[in-house]
Amino acid sequence: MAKNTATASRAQRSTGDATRQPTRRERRTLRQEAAVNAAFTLAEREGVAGLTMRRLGQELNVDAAVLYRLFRDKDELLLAVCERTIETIVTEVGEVPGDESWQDTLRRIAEATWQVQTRFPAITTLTFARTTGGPFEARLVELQLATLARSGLAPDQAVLYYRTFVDTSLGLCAHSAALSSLDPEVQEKDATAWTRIYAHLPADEYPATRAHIDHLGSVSRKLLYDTTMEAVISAIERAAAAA
Amino acid sequence: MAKNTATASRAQRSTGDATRQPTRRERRTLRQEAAVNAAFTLAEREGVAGLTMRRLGQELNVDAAVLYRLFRDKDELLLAVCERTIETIVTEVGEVPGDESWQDTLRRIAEATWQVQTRFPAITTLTFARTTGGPFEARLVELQLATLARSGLAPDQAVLYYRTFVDTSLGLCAHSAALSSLDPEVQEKDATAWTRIYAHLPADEYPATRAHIDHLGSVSRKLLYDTTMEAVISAIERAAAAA
DNA sequence: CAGAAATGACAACACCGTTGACATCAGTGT
DNA sequence: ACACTGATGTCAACGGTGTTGTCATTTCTG
Repeated sequence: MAKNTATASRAQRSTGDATRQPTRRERRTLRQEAAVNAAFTLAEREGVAGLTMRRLGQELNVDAAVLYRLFRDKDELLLAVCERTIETIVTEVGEVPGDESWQDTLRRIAEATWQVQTRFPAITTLTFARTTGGPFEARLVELQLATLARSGLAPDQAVLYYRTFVDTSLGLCAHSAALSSLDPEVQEKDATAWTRIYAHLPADEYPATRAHIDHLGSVSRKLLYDTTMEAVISAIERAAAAA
Repeated sequence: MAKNTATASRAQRSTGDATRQPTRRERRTLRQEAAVNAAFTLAEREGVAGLTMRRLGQELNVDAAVLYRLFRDKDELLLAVCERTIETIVTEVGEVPGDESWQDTLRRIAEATWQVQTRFPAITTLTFARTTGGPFEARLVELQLATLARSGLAPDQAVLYYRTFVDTSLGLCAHSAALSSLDPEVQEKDATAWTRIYAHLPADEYPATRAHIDHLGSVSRKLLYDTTMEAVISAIERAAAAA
C-alpha cells in the first residue's frame, strides 16, 4: 500500500497537478533549492565570509542544525550552489544556432561564463575549483566538446584545447571574482597601487615601469579576459589548420 | 646619545659584523621572517585550513598573541608571505641573458611562476589575488614590462598584453593550486570523475563526451598551462608584428 | 488510531581570529 | 647602581565558526 501511494503521488507530480500537496521527497528538494537560493543572495550581500550556516539558517528563519538534514555538510551545500551556477551559465548560453561557427560558440560560452562570474563573484570564489558531477555540468561539457570537435581537431587535440579553453576561462574568471570579493578597503588599496606606489619608484631603477605608468591603471578586466580568450581561440584555429 | 647608539648599531649591521648582537628593530624583522618561514612549512604540511595563528604560534614555540606584535593581523602576515613568494619567483627567474629573446624571457617567467606554485600550492591559494606593493613585486613588474617593451609594442598595447600575460599565468596557477589544496579524498573524487560519471552517460545524449572519453583523463595541468602561455605569447607576437 | 518518520529548537564541543590584562626581563638615562 | 621604559611572553576571554547530539513536537502512514 505504501508503495502504491508513493508511486501514485510521484506519477501525479509528473502530471503537474498543482492542487496535490507535494511528497516528502519533493518537499525536501524544494527546501534544498530554497537553501541554495538563499545562499546566493546571502553570499552576494554579505561577502564570502558572510555565508555561514548560522546566517543561512537565519535567512530561512530556521535553526542552522536543520540545514544538516538537507546537506551532509557545508561542502555539499557549496557543491549544490556550484551546480546551480553551472545551470545559470547553461541558461545564459541559450540555444546555439545551427549555422554558428565553432569560434562564435566558444565566444558565446566564454561570454556567458564571464557574465555569471560578474553577477556572483562571491559564489564564484567559493566554488570555482570544484567538480559537481551534476547534470548541468555534464551538459556544458558535452556542448564544449561538441563545439571543439567541429573545429576538425583529432580527439586527443580537441580534448587538450577543450581543457585549455575551460581552465583559462575559469582561472581568469576566478581571479576577477577573487578581486571583487576582497574587503572594499583592500580593493581600493589594490586599485590605487599603481599611482600610489609604482609612480614613485626611482626612474633609474624602474625605467620600464615609469615608461608605462600612465597606462597601467586603465586596463579593464573584461578587455583582458576577451584578449586572452581570443588568443586561445586563435591557437585552436592554428592547431586545426595544421591538422 | 640614544640616537647615536642607534645610528652606530645600524651602521654596524651594514658592515656585517656578526659578533655584535642585533638591534631591536633587527630582532623584530628576524622574528617576522621566522614567522613567514614557519607559515610556509605549516601551510604546506597541514593544508590551507591548517595555517592558523594558534598553530603557527605552536610551530614557533610561542603563544599566538605574540604574532600580533609582529603583524597587525593575519592578513598582514599573509601579505608578508605573499611578498616572500614573489621573492622566490624572482630568484627562480634568475639572471636574464642579454641576448635572450623577449619570448624566451616570458617563457622563463611563466616557468618560474609555475614551479613556485607547484612547490607551495596552499600558499598560492591563500595569496594569489593579493597585491603586496613590496620591493620584489616591483622588481618583477619592472622585468615583465621591460620584456614586453622589447617586443616593440606601443606602451598602451604593451601594458594590455603585460596584464594579459600576468593574469592568465596567475589564474591558471591559482586554479591548479586550488585543486592541489583540496582534501585528498575530494581530490581523488574529482580526478576519477571522468571515468566514474562521464563514461556512463547515455551515448545518444552525450555523443561528444563519449567520443572523447578516452583522452579526457590524460591531460596534465602543466601541458595545459604551457599550451595557454604559448597561445598568449603568439598573440603578443602577432600584435607586435601588426604594429 | 497508534506508531514511525520527519522536523525544529537548543545546548554543547572544539576551534578560529583577536584583544586586554598582567608578569617578566633587557636595555637605557641619570 | 638604580629607577624606568619598552619589549616580550602567558593567560583568559569574547564573539564567531562548523558540527553533533538530545529532546519535544508535528506530520504522515500502516
